[in-house]
Amino acid sequence: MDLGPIDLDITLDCGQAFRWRKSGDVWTGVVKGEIVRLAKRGKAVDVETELSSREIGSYFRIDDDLEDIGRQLDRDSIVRELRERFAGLRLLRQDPWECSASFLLATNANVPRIKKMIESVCVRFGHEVADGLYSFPMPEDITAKEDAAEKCGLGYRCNRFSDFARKGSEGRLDFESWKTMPYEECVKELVRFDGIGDKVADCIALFCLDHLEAFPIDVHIGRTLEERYGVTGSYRNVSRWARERFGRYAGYAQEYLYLSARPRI
DNA sequence: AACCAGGTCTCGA
DNA sequence: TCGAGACCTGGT
Repeated sequence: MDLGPIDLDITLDCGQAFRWRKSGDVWTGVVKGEIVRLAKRGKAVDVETELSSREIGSYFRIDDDLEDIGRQLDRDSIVRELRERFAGLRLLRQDPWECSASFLLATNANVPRIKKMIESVCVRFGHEVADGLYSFPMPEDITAKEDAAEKCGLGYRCNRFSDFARKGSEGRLDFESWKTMPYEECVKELVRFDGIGDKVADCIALFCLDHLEAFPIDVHIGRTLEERYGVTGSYRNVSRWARERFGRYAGYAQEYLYLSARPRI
């Protein structure tokens, strides 16, 4: 399948999605409850899945105008350089429920631990779609097992996670409307939930709600912006600065900067 | 063994 | 609106 220019290693292991695993040269993941196996074959990608090519295309955002994105990002010389260094990075359009619940857990913990917490949740609440491979549970799967979340090693995130799942099962997570409304309003809605602050709201807006101007600022990005651009201040001020500097695709710029700033794993 | 991690919450100024 | 402290737990 032709997904356009894409580097699977960078795209699937850059911190936007936590559940893709590589074995040999094959990436395996679960999308919409279905197994997806990917391998690079020349310029194309070998895709093995029950999902339609339309669904796969949506997940990999093949509808994005990469030329326009490149033009916008290259106005900044630092990002232009990173775009060459990390050529083939693509943002994903993830499932809103899985993405938001995952980033709810991704607070004040390093990536290995975040992956472990999410995996634990999948094993305990999800469905085994293949040997040892589990789907991310739906809200109902989580609310159905009272107190089971306490055994997932989530720490103080446990109650937030359970509450968020309950909201989901009650149909009170209106992702479609958050996609439609402007970025600022979307974030304003998201931060009302316990456990979702400025940064997590931006991650959700960017990685699953199509708000490409969202610019999540974690500790690494914060340091990078200070070192390379001399920018400091409150989250909202720095965030505004970033959106003005990098434009309507600021989220892509953020991901390049994150790749260069994160500790080597 | 400390320090830190893709932060958020609460509270006081 | 902003900054300071506390905070589960595990990785390095």
